[in-house]
Amino acid sequence: MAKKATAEIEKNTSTEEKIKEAARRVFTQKGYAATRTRDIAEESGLNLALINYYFRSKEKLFDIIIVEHLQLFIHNVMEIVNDPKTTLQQKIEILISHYIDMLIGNPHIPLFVLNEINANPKKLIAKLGFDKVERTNLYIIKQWKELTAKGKTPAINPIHILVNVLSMTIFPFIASPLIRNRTGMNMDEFNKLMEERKKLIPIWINAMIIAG
Amino acid sequence: MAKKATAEIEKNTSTEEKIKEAARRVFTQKGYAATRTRDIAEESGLNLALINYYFRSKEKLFDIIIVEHLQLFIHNVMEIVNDPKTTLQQKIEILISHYIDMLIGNPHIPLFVLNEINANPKKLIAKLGFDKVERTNLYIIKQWKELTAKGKTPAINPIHILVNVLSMTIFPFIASPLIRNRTGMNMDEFNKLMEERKKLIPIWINAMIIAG
DNA sequence: GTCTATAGACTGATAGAC
DNA sequence: GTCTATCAGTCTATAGAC
Repeated sequence: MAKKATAEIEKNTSTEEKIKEAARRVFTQKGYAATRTRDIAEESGLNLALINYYFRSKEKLFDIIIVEHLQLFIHNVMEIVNDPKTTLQQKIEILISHYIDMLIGNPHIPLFVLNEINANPKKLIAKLGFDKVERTNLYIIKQWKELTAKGKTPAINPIHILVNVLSMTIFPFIASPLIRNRTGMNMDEFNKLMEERKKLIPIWINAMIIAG
Repeated sequence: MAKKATAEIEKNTSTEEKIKEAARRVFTQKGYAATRTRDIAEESGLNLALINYYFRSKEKLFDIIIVEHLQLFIHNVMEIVNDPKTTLQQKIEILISHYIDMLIGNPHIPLFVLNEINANPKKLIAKLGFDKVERTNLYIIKQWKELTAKGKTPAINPIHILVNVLSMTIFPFIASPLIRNRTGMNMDEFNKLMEERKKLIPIWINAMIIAG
């Protein structure tokens, strides 16, 4: 326990970790192409040569950062969506709440990730893994099928529902500068509006499912 | 009339226009930072020096392209939203249909625009103009107030509704590579799914307004 | 491991021939 | 107007001192 704590302190103060943290900040905010290795060196307060000493190249360092983000962005979701202990409604609530918390803390992540996927789809989508078997066996799919089998809901394509959950949760953060400018909100007011959506989006999704 | 047609043909085949069209394609797909002036020269089939001859610098050419996109993205919407001849419901339907058609034809525009706004908010948001007076006098705001005054709908913040319309319409295109990969859809199947949403999103928005 | 100095390649922009 | 050739600056990456 004491050993682990020491290891964590070391991890957070080691040169390698300092570079990674600086790289995370700079890459996430400016994207791969607009980031210079000099920016990362400055941000970390360390020397330019150390980046190549520890990570061999700008691209290799970038790959480490983006894979971390992809996991934050995708794999956490898969865990929630594949949990047999929660109901369908609960899954949606947890997913939205989880994402909004994460996005208030790291508002630049989705635009960064989606932009880099767009710039290099083959490379980055390959890093997602996940085969078809795993996908169709998700517990949430089973729960959705049970719901529609009961005839209580119209047979709407569940992809639309999933897309809507992600859209309404993530998009406001992507368009945040635009929304804040058009409405005259500051960042605090914007974040409060996003907090409201934790409760509202599940209600809206419910209404949508009933409406078809 | 004949003169105008000639002018249009000239416009589309002139060197200046060729460069602009090439720049539009390359900038929109790769973003400002990742685009080299040499890429634009290759894409246009013309010489590198001509870019500076006609547009002085990479940045000045970029500014022309992004302002075009910003107008496509924002100002068209304002016209729809400020039309006294359509009902609130119709405005929402027209807005969504208009956007989805545009996005099927130009799927890279929103990610490009939002990314560049994020990279340079001061510069690009200034180019949007639009003051507070114009914003609060929009016809759609008036119609919304009439609707809520009748007591038929709960007093939900209309910003949430607007954000939801834009989210559900635009976000799927931003996440398109990811959605297509996760679901195994190809581009045609994806576009058909987006066509479906022209009818579905207005229904969902209605259900949301009623649900609160 | 960390630094300085610099190599080597690439970028935006321009001079000058045609 | 359009081209070739090239400059001046910047970039990533590395060699070599400490």
